[in-house]
Amino acid sequence: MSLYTISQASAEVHLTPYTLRYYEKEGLLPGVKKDSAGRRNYHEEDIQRIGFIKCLKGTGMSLKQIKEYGSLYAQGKKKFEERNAMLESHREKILLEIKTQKKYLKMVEAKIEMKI
Amino acid sequence: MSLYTISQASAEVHLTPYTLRYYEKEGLLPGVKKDSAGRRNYHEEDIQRIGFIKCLKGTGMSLKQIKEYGSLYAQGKKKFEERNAMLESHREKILLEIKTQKKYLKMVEAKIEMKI
DNA sequence: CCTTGACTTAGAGTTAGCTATAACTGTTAG
DNA sequence: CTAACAGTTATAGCTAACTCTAAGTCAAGG
Repeated sequence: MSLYTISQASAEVHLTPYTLRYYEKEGLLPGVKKDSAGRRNYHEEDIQRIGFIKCLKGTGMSLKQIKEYGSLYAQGKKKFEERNAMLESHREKILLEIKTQKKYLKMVEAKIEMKI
Repeated sequence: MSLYTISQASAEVHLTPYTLRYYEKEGLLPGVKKDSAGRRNYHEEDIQRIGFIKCLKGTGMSLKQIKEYGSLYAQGKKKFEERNAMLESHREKILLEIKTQKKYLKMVEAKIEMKI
């Protein structure tokens, strides 16, 4: 069961130790274990979770919403519907965003093509 | 030659009057004309320009860089190369971003499909 | 034993990008 | 004429998401 120190986890997920502590303080990473000296030990599942946080954040979800999602997740299957609805609506948001990005891409390309 | 008051321009481009003034103060919208009473008159070309600013901003360019781009634009064809290089590299950034968004989309969809 | 270095905490500081307030001015409808 | 309205400026305040500092702890190497 591989464990990571904060700096190893940091390297793994490409977030600074500052950010990892911040996420934890904000309640996005509940249940990170600590050793006898009080130092964080990130487990494989913490790393996975951070990966999904990055995915949600990278697609424009706020930390506040991500925290909400995590809290629904923690409440197990009784909150499954609510949690899934959140993901479904986020999915729509991503699709829309990709569409917008493509539109903007065309605008930039048109400007490049103008050559003036 | 249609003119827009700040609130008309605001409605047209979906940005608040606060934001329009802010952009101007930050140097993103040089040369906005004013009437005899000192009120802004947005011309069609200002509206166009705001449209492109929204495109650049919407694809992750900072206001600072957008300002830089505008300043190169203002210097005419002698800065054409530099300006176009900026757009080309921004184009790459957008392409990468779309790719990332698609990857994240798959992650979210996988999570939805898991149904747990 | 002592230093080094990676960690801990609480809390302050930073940045980007707005967003709002206060005090004021010019235009227009009644 | 005057009240309401839409605009003006300068400046302050706000939020999100970090990012850093200070002061301290602990384990390991020389």
